[in-house]
Amino acid sequence: MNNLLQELNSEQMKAVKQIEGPLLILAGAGSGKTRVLTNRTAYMIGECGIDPYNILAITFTNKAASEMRSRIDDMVGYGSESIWVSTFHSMCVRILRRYADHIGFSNSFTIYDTDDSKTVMKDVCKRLNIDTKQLSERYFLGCISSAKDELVSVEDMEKKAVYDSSFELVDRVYREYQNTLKKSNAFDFDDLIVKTVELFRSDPEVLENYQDRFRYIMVDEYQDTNTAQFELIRLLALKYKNICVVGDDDQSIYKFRGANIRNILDFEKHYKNATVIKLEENYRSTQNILDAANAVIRNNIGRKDKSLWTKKGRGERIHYRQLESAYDEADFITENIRKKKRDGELEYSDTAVLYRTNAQSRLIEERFIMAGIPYNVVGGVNFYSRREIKDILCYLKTIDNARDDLAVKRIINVPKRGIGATTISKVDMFAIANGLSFYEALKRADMYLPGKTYVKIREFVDMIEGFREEKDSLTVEDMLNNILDETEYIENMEASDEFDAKARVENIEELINKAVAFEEGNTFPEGTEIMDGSGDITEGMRESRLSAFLEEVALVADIDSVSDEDNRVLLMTLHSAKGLEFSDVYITGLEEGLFPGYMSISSDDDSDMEEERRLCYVGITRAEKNLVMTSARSRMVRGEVQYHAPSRFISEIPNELFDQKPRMPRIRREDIPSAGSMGPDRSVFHSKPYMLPESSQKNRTAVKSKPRATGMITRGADLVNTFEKPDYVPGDRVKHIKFGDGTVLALEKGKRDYEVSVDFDTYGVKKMFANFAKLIKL
DNA sequence: CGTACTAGTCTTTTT
DNA sequence: GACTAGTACG
Repeated sequence: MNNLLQELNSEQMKAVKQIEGPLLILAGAGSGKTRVLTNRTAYMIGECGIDPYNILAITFTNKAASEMRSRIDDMVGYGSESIWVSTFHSMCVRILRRYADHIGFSNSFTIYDTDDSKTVMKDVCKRLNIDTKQLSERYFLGCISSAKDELVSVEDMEKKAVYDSSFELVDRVYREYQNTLKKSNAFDFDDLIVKTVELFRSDPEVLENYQDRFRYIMVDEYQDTNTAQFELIRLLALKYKNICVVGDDDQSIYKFRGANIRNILDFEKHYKNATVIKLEENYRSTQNILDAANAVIRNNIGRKDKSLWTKKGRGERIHYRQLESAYDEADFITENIRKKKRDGELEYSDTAVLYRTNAQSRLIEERFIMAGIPYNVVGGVNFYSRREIKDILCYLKTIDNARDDLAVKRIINVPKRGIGATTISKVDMFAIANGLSFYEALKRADMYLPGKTYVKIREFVDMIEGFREEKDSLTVEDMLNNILDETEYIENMEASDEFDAKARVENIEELINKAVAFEEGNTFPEGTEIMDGSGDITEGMRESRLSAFLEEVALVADIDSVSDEDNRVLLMTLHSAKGLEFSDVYITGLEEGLFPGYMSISSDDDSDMEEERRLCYVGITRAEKNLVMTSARSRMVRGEVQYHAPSRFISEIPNELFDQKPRMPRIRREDIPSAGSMGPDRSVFHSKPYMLPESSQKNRTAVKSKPRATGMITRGADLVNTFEKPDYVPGDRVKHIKFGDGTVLALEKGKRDYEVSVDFDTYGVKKMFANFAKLIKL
């Protein structure tokens, strides 16, 4: 215990020992805030005699929670398992599972993800006869989500509509949307927070129960809290005022989802007698990197003044290169990483490539595959939002909560049972007319549907009822297998000979693996359980394993599944990178219009640009030793070529921090380190930037040439017959981005493109268009 | 009722 | 360019 304290600087020490009353820790990037939080927890228990049972620590992601959980476990030992370490969302789920009936819901509610919300909204708009061409579902969902972030209820919205009629329609939609959710016994993501606040406000007894339990509260990433979360914390801390928040206003990057930076800036106003401690010593980065970060963030006004410093030396200078195109940018990064790995300077896992938008990952991935660099992409399409996964999960949801209309409707004809749209709308009408749920209406199908259809529905209902009888005696794994057996889901999918049926089957297998892992308690990569079920808080809840599984699945974030065990380069958005650190960091696409994004440039609200700048600050401060920033003159955005000037953030960094003066008109190939290190067959990389595609395409690989042809110079006339013969012939070994290695069987000229048949080692024979397949000759 | 093709949208970022 | 929803047709 004591020697742990000795590793802290004086400010950190102060923060650790300040236990009673409100405390704001302004923790700059890399200033050791997790160390402070864990030490503080240990200090509370070991030195102050505080019962671990009375401590609550809240984070935003499961990953952050499980990291904190395991570090606290290591340090505290006995009793640490009764500390609540949790995300906002899972904390609220836990509370609602116990008390949702106090606010008119059933405790077995389901959680709707964004897709589900969209489906509901579509329904709502239809019912209210709203022309979604004029005002999209997205628009309404956005309005409702921000209303919830701000704790604006349907009733509040109605009051606003009295003064401003533009709220009228939104209010009607909002009301209908909430009613639909309630009928389905479902909460959307925002509701989890809002409804918990509602519960606390309406039921003082419940609130006090939790206030007494959580006498000591810590909140991480406080700058990202929205008004609803602020209120939730305020209520919980109201009685004892032992509230410690940690954050950095400079790292507030979630305004778009309602984060209110004023929560941290005004902490001292909200909590009288608050102690404020600034942590400015950085233990992560070199001084050059910190100077760059400080120089950028200095351009924001209205921030808490602070400046990062380190005892480390200046370190390496920052690299900035402007490349001709996004392809060159990807090449440049690939070569840099390859060279470093080859020279033994670092492992792949020491490196991260960051970008503003998810779409930017694709080019880099292609180059990484060609170069054989192992990588992982964080984000993009969520595993749980894949069609086959959602299908199967909806079976589980239906079994778990028959009131979840959405889930029932999704699976009633999957796999095909001959129950079509007409039948579904009849059932719907019957349900509405009689105030029943969709599933209940199905059960009474004999009353209003013709015999033939009724039989089909009867079979479906019987199957679900059968599953439901077993639900408490079976593991989630067995239940999944039963569902797959009975519905012949996999057989049906394979029969449909869909392009990627095999990959989908594998996804289902992966889901079963996750279910098994869940049963074993190894829910997250580190093998830690986020929320232990100890203490009286969960008692009496009697949540089934099925519910628990569905709940966990609903609340996972992309970043949660990132493990540092694999030696891979990580590709992710700047947003996802927050909280992580890497020896080498590449920030790509530093272009006006991309980063900062077009929206923030054209916005008349200055704070939009400030948010982009904070995002840049977050990116820079991820780097420990080596920071490489790149931009491209031209890049394909949404199918068209765009030309961008280098980002203003580059010019905000003083020249002397760079290894080369930026803003040079163009970078020549020869200037790029290690371009010459490539093997002879890689001559493709040496193409001159200005060579016309027509003359240089001949020896390119498919991957390279296709995007070039459309990307670089596209004039009307060139569009005719632009497709070229691939550089591989039958018998050649090739690589595909998704299917891996395979052997070319046949190549034939179609009318729009060459068609190629490939026998993939793991996926079997596939026929595809050559230009689309982007096969790489091995 | 199911399938195949077309048109439109998307791209800022996510629990 | 990629995916999705909607429509027309069998």
